[in-house]
Amino acid sequence: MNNTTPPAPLLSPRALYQDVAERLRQQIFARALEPGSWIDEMKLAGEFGISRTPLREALKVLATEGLVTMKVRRGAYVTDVSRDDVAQVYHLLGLLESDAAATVAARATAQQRAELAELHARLEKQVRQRDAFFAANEAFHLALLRMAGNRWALQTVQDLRKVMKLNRHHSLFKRGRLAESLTEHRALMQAISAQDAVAAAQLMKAHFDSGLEAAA
Amino acid sequence: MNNTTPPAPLLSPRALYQDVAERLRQQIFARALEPGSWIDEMKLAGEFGISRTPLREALKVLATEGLVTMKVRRGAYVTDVSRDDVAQVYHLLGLLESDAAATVAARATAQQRAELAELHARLEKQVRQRDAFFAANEAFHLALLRMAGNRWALQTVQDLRKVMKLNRHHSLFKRGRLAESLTEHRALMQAISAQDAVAAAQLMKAHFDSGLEAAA
DNA sequence: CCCCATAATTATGAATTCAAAATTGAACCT
DNA sequence: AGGTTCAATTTTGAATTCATAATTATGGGG
Repeated sequence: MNNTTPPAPLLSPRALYQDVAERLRQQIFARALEPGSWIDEMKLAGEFGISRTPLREALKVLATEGLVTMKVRRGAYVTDVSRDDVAQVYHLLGLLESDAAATVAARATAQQRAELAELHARLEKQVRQRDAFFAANEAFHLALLRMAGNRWALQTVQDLRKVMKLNRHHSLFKRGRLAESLTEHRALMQAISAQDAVAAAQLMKAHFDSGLEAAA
Repeated sequence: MNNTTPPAPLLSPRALYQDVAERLRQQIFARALEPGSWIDEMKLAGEFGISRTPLREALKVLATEGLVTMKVRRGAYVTDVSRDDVAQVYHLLGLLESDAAATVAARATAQQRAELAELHARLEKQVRQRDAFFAANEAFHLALLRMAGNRWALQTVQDLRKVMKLNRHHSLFKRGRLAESLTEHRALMQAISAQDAVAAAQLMKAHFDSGLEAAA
């Protein structure tokens, strides 16, 4: 359409500031904006073809999410996630997702278990392609969270996963970690199939612990 | 310049939009803005003595926190928290805070334990005054979270507690719940003093379960 | 040559202005 | 009376403008 983005469908489903926030997240995850670096409002507004107003609204949203840090009278900076932060976020995700795994193992319907199995199968198929695996992995984890039925937990996990993407040393980027991750997923799927809530929680926790170890 | 508020300390430590966000939260918690109701930007900007720009930034921050819901082309609404939401948030808080309690029981320094004891003592003193008790209770819980040393967990808990304040049927408002809560806190303090992580986690979890029961 | 003071430039924060969508209200018709 | 169309008003969303703080550049002293 054009070289940047299509002029945004005039029947805008979501607000401009949300679109801008999403574009900013993508740029941050893709490292087009580096952690620690200053965000040039005027330059970005120019690139996006918008005024500073909606851009600044988006920046404040990202600041609330923790992706960006606002400094008074000196603008916005991409948050630099420390090694410690990574460990803390892994711990939190392990806590939240293992709880969700227990709930799903205990209460999921047959149809939901089938959906999970389907998502897991997709994961198995995409061991070869890192990006596809990454996406399938995220889809699996978010589906599980959704099935657990706690929308606040889902929201929290989504926010934390965004922060994780800031981390350059993502565990799935490590050699051999991908296959290992798959093995852990298999065990988890078995526990869920067996409706063993305790095992499911334990395996999910272990999954994040070994993910952290790989990332560290 | 403005006829309503004092000209605001010129050595503003935090940005205006954050001040405005905080004032909005207070108004929401105090029910000056009712759940479900439309937020009149022009009226509020007038009351606050500011333009719509920082107000709209603040509203988008609150929307990200979940206190406010933005509807495209029809403005901002105070979020209506359902009974289900309350249960979900209590569950999450129980999960996060019991984990923190375990960590603190296991790893807190003598000085930190003393600080907790001090905060607990303040709680004991203020059984009579509901608002003071409420504040002391929050101070205790947040101190515990801070001691656990996970800043992402702390941030998450703070956000969730904000949402809880939207709930008109807060458990501490129930007759007898205040004394009951105190008893539970005492048991928790003992477990922490004894450095019994498992008991601390269990008691904290129970504390939230009975809080939810009182709220429901 | 470096350091400080000060002027010029740049960027932020916030108010104001403007365009377009949504709502309200009035007039009209059946 | 009730409903329908269309104009007037209100309100949102976003661009623009403006004031001031921060940064950079400049120009002397020491």
